[in-house]
Amino acid sequence: MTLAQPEARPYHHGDLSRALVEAARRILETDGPAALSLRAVAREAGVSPAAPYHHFKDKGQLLDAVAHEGWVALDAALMKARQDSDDDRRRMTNLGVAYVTFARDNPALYRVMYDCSRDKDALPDQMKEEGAYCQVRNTIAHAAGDGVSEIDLELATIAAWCAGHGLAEMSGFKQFESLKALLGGEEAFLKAVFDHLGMFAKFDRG
Amino acid sequence: MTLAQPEARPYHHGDLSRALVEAARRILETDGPAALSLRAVAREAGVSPAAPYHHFKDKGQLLDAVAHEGWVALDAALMKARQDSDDDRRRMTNLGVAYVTFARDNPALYRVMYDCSRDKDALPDQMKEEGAYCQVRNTIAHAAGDGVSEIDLELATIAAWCAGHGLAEMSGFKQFESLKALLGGEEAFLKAVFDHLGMFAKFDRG
DNA sequence: CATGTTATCTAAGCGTTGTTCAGATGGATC
DNA sequence: GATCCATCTGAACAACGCTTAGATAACATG
Repeated sequence: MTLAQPEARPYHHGDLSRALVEAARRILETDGPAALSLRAVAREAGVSPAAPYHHFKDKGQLLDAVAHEGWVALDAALMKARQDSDDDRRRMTNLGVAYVTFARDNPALYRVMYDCSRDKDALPDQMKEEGAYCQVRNTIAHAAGDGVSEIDLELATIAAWCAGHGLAEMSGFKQFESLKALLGGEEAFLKAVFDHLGMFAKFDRG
Repeated sequence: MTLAQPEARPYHHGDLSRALVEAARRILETDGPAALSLRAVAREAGVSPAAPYHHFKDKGQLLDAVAHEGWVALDAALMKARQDSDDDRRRMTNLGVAYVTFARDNPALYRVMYDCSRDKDALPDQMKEEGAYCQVRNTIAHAAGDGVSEIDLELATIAAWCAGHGLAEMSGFKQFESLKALLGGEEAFLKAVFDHLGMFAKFDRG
């Protein structure tokens, strides 16, 4: 993370677009999503409130850029989790745990990622080609073998993704704290829930 | 739905709290969550912008009231779905379909429900006692029989709930439209995804 | 019935937000 | 060196959440 904070103040501010996105992520991490106003971002970047409009059409477009960075980071996290495991079933669970962990570690960013995806015609790029979504599908495909149909594969991926997203959003609910403690921590809790989801039921049975 | 819209304008406006919540739901349904400002609610209810503050501490508390109505409505929807089915497994699927359908039919309200629950110490009442959450747990308990432990039951409920919530949030993504059409409609799509989730894997195997 | 108390509502205002626009600034091009 | 164009600023607008002071009407008490 190369923070280019208040290092003097250049003439025209070399690369504002990037500085703005970084400022946004900084605010997001420290003060939460509620504090993420365009003016605050401009303030953090050290420019006037109108400056961002020369780089982004509106606030939404800035958030889109932030969200995109989030998807890239999630991509990397899933890639790492997939490579760190050998067994098919464990790989699937690890993928799920990595997904939820990412959401838990970057809650505000995760929120922005989905808020931006909603009400858009297409899914974010990262869920289409070479992205996180495909990583999940490929993992499932590898585990399921050749006998699985294209439709079943797609459905299983969607099911797994929805389960992960649901758990990612809800695992922060404080009502679950006691259960987590009972199971021995966050990760044990996540694994237990994923185990009960039985994403592989379809293929285990058939 | 007894709308008490512009029927003259009383002296002190008989029951503003209720009128405000109804106005909020009306705005939510027609203009979406982005248009839901306190001032807009007051306008819709025909009172001054400051009037709501005599009934709700702040905007968040108004949304809490709206969210509460949402949970009650979801409760009823799940109750109906549970009674309309006899077989255990089908009952579980129907419950899931009813849940997601509710979210799809009231997307803005559903959003408010979860936005209000987040960052709160406790889950909403409706997820605790006699509420939707318990309906799911009871259904699972009935299907699983006596041999299931308390922890497994809780985990299975959480798993099912997360899957439902995830699908509820994502089933609106337009990227899935083609798959939905291929499967023959929204409900067929939902059932297919739930089938691939295999919520009962744990009990089917054991 | 007159009086005072209390709940409710309005009017006006503060600080903040997203966004626009006219004008200043300065790097790049001829 | 004059011109051009991207970039940035300052000021402004409407709308927002929220507060305060004061009006209004229901209610309770004498």
